[in-house]
Amino acid sequence: MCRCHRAGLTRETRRMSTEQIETTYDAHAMEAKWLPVWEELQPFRADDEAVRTGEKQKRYALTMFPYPSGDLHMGHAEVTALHDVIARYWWLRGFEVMNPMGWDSFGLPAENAAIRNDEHPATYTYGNIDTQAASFKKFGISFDWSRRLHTSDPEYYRWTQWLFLKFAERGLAYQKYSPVNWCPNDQTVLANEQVVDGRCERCGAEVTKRELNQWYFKITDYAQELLDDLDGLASTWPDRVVTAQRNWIGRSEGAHVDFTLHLADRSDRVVTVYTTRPDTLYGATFMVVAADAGLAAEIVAPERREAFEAYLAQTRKASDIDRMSTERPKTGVDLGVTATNPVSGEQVPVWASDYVLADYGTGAIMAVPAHDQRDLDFARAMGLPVRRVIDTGEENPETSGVATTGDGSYVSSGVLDGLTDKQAGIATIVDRLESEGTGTRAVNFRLRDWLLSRQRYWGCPIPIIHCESCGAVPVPEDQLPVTLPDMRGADLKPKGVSPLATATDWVNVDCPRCGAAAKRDTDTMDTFVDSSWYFLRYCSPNDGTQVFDPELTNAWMPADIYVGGVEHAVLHLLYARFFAKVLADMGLLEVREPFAAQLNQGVVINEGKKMSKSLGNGVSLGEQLAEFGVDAVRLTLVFAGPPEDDIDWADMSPAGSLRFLQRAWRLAGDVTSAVGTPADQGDTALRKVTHRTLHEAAGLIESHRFNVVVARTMELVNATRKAIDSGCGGADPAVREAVEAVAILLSLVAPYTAEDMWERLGHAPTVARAGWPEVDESLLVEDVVTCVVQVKGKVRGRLEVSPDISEADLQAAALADPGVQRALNGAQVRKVIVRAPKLVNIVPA
RNA sequence: GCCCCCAUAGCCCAAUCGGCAGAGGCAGCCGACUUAAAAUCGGUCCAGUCAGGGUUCGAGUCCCUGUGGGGGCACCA
Repeated sequence: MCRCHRAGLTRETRRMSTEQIETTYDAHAMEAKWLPVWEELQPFRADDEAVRTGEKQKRYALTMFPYPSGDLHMGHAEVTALHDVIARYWWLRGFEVMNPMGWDSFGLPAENAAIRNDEHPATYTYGNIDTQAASFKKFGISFDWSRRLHTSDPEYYRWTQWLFLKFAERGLAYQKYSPVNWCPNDQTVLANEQVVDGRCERCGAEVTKRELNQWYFKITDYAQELLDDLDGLASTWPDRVVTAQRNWIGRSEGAHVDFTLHLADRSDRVVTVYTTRPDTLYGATFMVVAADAGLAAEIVAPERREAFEAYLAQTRKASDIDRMSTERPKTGVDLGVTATNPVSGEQVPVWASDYVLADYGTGAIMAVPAHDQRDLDFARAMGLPVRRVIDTGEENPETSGVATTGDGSYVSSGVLDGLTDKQAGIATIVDRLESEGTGTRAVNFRLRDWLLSRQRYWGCPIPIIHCESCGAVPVPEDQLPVTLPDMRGADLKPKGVSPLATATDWVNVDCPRCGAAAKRDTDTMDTFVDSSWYFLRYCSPNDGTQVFDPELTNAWMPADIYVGGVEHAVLHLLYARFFAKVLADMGLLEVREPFAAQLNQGVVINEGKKMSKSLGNGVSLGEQLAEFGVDAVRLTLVFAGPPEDDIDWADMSPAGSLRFLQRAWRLAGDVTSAVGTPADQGDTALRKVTHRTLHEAAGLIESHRFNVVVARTMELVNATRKAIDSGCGGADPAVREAVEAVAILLSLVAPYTAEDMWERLGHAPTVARAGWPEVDESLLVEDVVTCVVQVKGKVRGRLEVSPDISEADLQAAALADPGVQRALNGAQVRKVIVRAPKLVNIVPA
């Protein structure tokens, strides 16, 4: 089918006279007509003053800013179309709305493109940004473009660096020399979060380990608060995001228990283990320390050292993908030392294994093989003893090979014997440990500190200078930003060190403290640092003197809605929450939670599958826009279903959306009453539909059921059409009222069509700022309602009654209904349930 | 393995509190307009809510079990 035909751009249209054009819907002509008008009017520029002074109530509509990879695609279209419904609704409701847009413009793809094309990463980055910005404008999203920012601009990353230094001052940024995830393909370290199933999240290569000196943010200091504050978000954030964050933080309660190790040189050393089951302490038949934790190498007996070193070397070689296989048999090595169990006094052997993680808990565990499957597997592999201390009535784990973790009665457990309750068991044993000074209650988190160093060029330089005598010295604030040296093409090829290390003129500087020759830190920051505070910068994007203007930021924050992909459920959202809390502690921010509510859109798929180049099933946004126009595509995305559901484009009908828009648009041409005609004397039936629709739409938008708003608008269009053709006629003022309501409702989703209707109705632009029509409450009440009369739950009659009928009257009327009498067939009435005015249910004896 | 979410017509989806299962759209079918077709307009068919059990006067909605699908965590002691 001819594309221009579908979008209403027929050959006939082009030949028509001006007069005729006005009766033909032409999506592309409307886009060309209205875009420059909006550019001129700037109707969505947020007024800081009105909000700062409290003159107007604010709403902050935030959508996750994109990475500039090529042009916009269906996913961008969906998220912004949904988001725009909310932002435009708030404007109509009279709020001062801030709806900013920017770009998360540091990152690896630009660097890879620069190497490929022998150019500067900025070329790719800013070229794509310009393309996307133009597309967003054409897509009619109500962004306030005066707040546009890019994280790769020195004016922005200057403040990213400043924040890093403030975090360091507070002890929240620190260096650690430790094994890190290393992607051999991208030649860079990866955060734990970027490792998925042992592979690099980006390129899929198997991740290995490397020892590097890295910067970390101490997010673990905020683990408890990050967890606790989720409770307050549970009602306005999607369940799965809250759950994912809880899982990620991974709080567990247990105890620290001290075991005394007896080393080969006859010295003793206390090692603390973390356990969630201190009540099983009597069943601890050996100890295991993480092979790579340092402790193992320190305590290993001389005659076991060779075997240990061999094992450690083998462990280090194994990639995470091997380590994470659950089927993998347990391996380990006896360290040749013993430890004393603090409650039983028993001597138990100490082993090293890779199944104990160095960076969780204390890196050492007490092994209770009878009641922990991992320990049992290890014990059976190594021939270590198994002792049951809780009798659950199941087969003894020693013979079954299945550890029991349920409740039962304690056996062989000293003071615990006879108890059957796990909580009581834990309390009893911990009390004893605490009184004897050999243990304490303890809480542990799965959450690790945030590794932020990256050995890449296209990122925010870490503002630190390494001096031999002074150590890591912060770059003085007045020397910020530390800008990136000019590097391009082959300069950026991965060499195992950061590309910045090869920029000698840039690297070699004098130490700001002692003046001696020193070197800049050559790593750049994880781009999640850039995106952890951009929503704060939007509030005063051009302030050259401070990270943000606290007064303005506190006036706008928190974001009242944050719309974006669920793929950021953990990382970005957790980091941004962390930043907000630190900034609050710094006294710069009043709120401790940055995003009051959240909406996660689904993804756009095609024919049941994710769109991808390899599958060849991609749907081009550009082609869809050319074929159906902006409004029809936006309407399709919003109408498809609940915002959080995935959209299968193959199930959608943009042609149907276009047809509806044309129907709605044509209504405007049938209104013959003058602009400003009051609707009071208009047709009541139509007015009721209009007012009920507006009333309902408001609630539906607030609960994010945008697809239903569209359906209600369709009903209103249908009712108006009927009124014009076979009812009160186009001259009735109720018709004008209805069509104006349609234009206003449509402006949320189909701004071009709505604007054109608004003009045809005799108004000046823009409909987007026309205001939400006042709903006449008296038109919401029905004068007659249909009451259903049931007998034993089955409908046996209907009554037309007044909405304020009394229960007694309704019951009488219901019992008198002939259909009901027939159904009762003379039976005695046992009970009558009356729900005036809608339902009566009669229960016969 | 543990935790969370979902399942309504051929398809996409509605159904504030437990109260007539159907608002809207797509597709289909019939009709009007047309020489004809497209477009447009009007009309219309279609499920008893994944399965089984429970609570209730009454269950798509609440509870339990199972099936199917989606997601999170996973050698985290």
